[in-house]
Amino acid sequence: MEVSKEQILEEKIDYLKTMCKLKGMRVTPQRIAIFKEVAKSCEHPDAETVYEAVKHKMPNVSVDTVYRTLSSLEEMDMIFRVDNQLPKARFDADKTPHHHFLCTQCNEVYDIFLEPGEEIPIPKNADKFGRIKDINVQIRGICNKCLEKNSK
Amino acid sequence: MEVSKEQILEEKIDYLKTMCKLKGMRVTPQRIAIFKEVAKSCEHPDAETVYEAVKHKMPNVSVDTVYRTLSSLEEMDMIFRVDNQLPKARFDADKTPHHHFLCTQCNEVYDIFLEPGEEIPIPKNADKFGRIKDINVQIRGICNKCLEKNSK
DNA sequence: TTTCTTGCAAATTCTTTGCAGATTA
DNA sequence: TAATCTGCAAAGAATTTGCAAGAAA
Repeated sequence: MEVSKEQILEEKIDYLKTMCKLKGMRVTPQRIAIFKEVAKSCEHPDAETVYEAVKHKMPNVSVDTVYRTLSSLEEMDMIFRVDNQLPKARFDADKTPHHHFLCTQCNEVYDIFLEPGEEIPIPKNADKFGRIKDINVQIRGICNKCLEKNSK
Repeated sequence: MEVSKEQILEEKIDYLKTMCKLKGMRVTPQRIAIFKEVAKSCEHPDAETVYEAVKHKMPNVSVDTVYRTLSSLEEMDMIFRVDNQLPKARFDADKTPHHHFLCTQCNEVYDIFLEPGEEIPIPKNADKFGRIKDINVQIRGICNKCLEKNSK
């Protein structure tokens, strides 16, 4: 039993509508159209690409609505950023293998050092795409400091 | 036999000098000072923080030198960005577990789907820092398209 | 001396914000 | 009706660039 891409997309949009209602957010044509663009693309589009695509169907949308909507869709976990979690670039000179915990609330970065013998394997399919330089694991979540702050 | 942090830092700076010479880049006091700041910090500083720190020792440095130097240090693999590999935010609505190959040359993003049974384990120490929401694995490298382009 | 780098200033790019009118529940 | 959302325009933040003087090889 085959399920078409259109059907899957419609299901996703239904889910979006449900989630909007659940969170007290309005279901607006802009929100649907913007989500649709991200959901049907495999290209990890940026804000401007989404804007251009949506404009075809909806010539009056504005860039700022796209930015605002992408942010709210992200907040409700309907989409996420491939990269650029942090508002500005942050640098690290520590070349020993370690990974990072990123707090999505306060943007703090914590180093995660692996225990002896522990190792993050590189996905088998990764080298299909080119020559690998390094692997970077980001764990996203809410840090203890923010959790405590929120509970008050 | 203990090795002090200062000794390690000095070794790193020696390595930087060697690398500069190797790549035909000048060893300038700004470059040393900027690298030193990133190398000695555990805070994953942003460009402005580095700038402020360097300004204490070197009141005439400019922000743009810091930006330029951070980029060149990154290019020579002396430092790296914790996040913000891509010049602008890119979005993904695919919630099935998959990871990304980021080409550091053309900024293209490729989806890496895991094979059946394959799984990226969450580092044991990760939940020390807070409540985990998701894990995001970035494989950085040069994609096939760029490799081919470069070989010509 | 030759090439690379810096500081200055200005520009660019990406993203966010204030507000009034329009839209949704 | 009451709250949210949009489009417009303008602002804001982060980062980049052109250029002439300065510094390194």
